[in-house]
Amino acid sequence: MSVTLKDVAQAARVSVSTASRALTGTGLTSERTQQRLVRIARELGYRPNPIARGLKTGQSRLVALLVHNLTNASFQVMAEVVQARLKALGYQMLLCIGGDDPQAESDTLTTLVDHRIDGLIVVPTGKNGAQLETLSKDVPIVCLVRRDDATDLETVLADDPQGAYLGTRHLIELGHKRIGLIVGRQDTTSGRERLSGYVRALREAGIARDDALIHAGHYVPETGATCARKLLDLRRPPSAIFVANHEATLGVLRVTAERNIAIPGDLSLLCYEDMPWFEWHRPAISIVDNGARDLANLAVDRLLHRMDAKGNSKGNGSDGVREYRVGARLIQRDSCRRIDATAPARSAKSKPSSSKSSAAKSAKV
Amino acid sequence: MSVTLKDVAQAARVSVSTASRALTGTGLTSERTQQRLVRIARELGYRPNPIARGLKTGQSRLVALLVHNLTNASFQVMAEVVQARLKALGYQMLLCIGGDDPQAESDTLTTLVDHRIDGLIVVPTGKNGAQLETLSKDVPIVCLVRRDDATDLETVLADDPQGAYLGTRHLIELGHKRIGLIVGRQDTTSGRERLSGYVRALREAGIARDDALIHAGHYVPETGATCARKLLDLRRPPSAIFVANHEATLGVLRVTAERNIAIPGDLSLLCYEDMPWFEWHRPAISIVDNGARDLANLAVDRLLHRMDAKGNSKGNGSDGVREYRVGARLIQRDSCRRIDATAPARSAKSKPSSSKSSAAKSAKV
DNA sequence: GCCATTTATGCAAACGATTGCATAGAGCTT
DNA sequence: AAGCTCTATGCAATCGTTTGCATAAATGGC
Repeated sequence: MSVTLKDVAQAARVSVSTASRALTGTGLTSERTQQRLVRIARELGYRPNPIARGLKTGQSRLVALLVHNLTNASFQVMAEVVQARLKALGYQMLLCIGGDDPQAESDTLTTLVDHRIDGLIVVPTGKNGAQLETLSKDVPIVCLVRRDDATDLETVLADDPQGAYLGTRHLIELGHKRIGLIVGRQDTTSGRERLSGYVRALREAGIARDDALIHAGHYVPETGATCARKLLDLRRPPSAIFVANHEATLGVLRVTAERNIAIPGDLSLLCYEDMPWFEWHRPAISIVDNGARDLANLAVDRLLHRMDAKGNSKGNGSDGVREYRVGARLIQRDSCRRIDATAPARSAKSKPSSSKSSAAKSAKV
Repeated sequence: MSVTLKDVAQAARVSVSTASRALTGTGLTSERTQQRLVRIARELGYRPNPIARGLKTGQSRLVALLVHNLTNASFQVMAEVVQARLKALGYQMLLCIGGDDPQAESDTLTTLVDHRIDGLIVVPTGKNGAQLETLSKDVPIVCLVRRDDATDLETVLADDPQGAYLGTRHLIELGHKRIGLIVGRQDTTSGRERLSGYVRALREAGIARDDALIHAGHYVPETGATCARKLLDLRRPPSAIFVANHEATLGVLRVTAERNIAIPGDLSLLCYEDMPWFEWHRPAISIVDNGARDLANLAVDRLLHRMDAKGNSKGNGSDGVREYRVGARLIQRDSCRRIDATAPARSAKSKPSSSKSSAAKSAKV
């Protein structure tokens, strides 16, 4: 069907091996035949067959990205970044969707390795550590966004403690003392880490932690709605809510709309992770950007490094670092407002906050 | 490294060919050796090498999906659907992102064919018709969402004329007579078709078309905002706006928020295509669902059909149909309201509408 | 100008599967 | 029991590359 190396060799009246060497650039070929072959190959429209090549070399020029879904905005940009980077290097991306399901993840991993992928970037479910560990002997693997504690695979993570800290501190600096937190389940790393950042910021500002203000749940809109209701129903509701996940934000927004709570007038809202419509929303929603682009780029860097190392068989490409943290940053839009320490908003009974009046200190930062 | 067919054959003390036949099920093998080999293969953890198999059979068990981006919600669900369907059939999906760029599309197509993909579902840019046409001789191709007029490839399309008609009629039935339309560029099929559905619904209801109410532009938020402003600045602004694209909806919502226009109190809003947050938004946004799921499923069906036909070499799998239309449907939520024909909303000078008073007729439908 | 060295080429064996063809038995018929 | 068919197996070629090894050609040193 298509033109093969043999055809090119015949046309040039050389052997297939010479043709191969000339076109791949490897090995010894005279300048002249080299150029002649390149020309002839071009004229004939020769395109190497990656399958045949792969059979011999054990490589496929395929790199897989395994994420949980595509509805998550972070995964979308990661997929786009990874695809773009890989494509520029002549790799094709195999995008797989695992749905955060260990069984699906396991199956997919098997298939991918069958296909002799050259590398893998995976957002692990955390339940297939052993398998990942085994596979990593055959193919370079980098974990993304989540760590699989059962492995010591190289992992690129968002700096969730810092992100949550940054966001919380921002709210504190705006004068908020009662800050509601809607966070992920505490059996996930990100859930725990975001809580810890929040707690640290409070502690630094000398604000006592109030567990009534902290709610955890799955990263879905329903959680956001439920937790928001609980927070707003408090005898002394928070003046700001930090939603540590973008899906949950949907639920929070619905509740505030239902109850006619003005943002940021009655309530400041800060959100973790960006969504494309956040800046179009009125008010535009301030966020802590988890740096999805940077995460993806770094993961690709690390993967390429390992793939390279493997190719040259200089070790496994580990540079001794197991965990990379990508910094989060605050993007201020219009959903958080400075509040006057003396006039708490919407609180039924406005007895003085229990915090140690660190408002002045933090406000001037 | 991994266990090959040869290993299995040796362990079972048969030839490689027997092993192959037993495991693939093809050809003649005695019941006993067949089962024995299956057992041994399982024990040894044998997994066929798709690359080696592909070299011989010319197949790869890879099917590519080429879309413009992943930020578009429709493409997201399509990608998820295609992935899920293919996976169940033992195929891996190669997801490629072309960015609606002809050059990128062309490059990607070449690479994909090099990789001997077994099938391709593509949202064409419309600029690489010749290439697609050529490729379709080697590999089954189905176009999705957009038609490439330079080809006669089988194409699965949304029924945009019907969808736009449905949406417009819904608004008319609610009593609206001045319905603004924000639609895609008129040099795209979808832009033209959505306009035509709108026009037909008006005509049927005996409402005169008013070009001041019709605005076209790119499918981006900015367009939505600009067009919304133009519409709302009219001397007699529309009582409803039909936004024929979800990206543009962002812009419209921003403008209505800025101007403090209540939805659906002051203005009814109907949108084309769904986004995950539409139902969480307050008011929940009514939409015309373009049927992304159905589109993707049908595209997969057709592709499989063609792949099957090719495998059995019974023609090219064309069933004579070149174009499939997937019906749109209306999903009513809370952003459209019935208006009283006698009291036009927010219009400065409320002279009677120019329509031939078909309100009664359409309202009772 | 001859031998040693380098450089360029070709031959043929891989890679791991599939598959047409040949053949060795098993089972039947007569 | 001979002849026949039919089934189960093995042999070997093949898919399109890459690559180790052998060899031919070219170069250089003396």
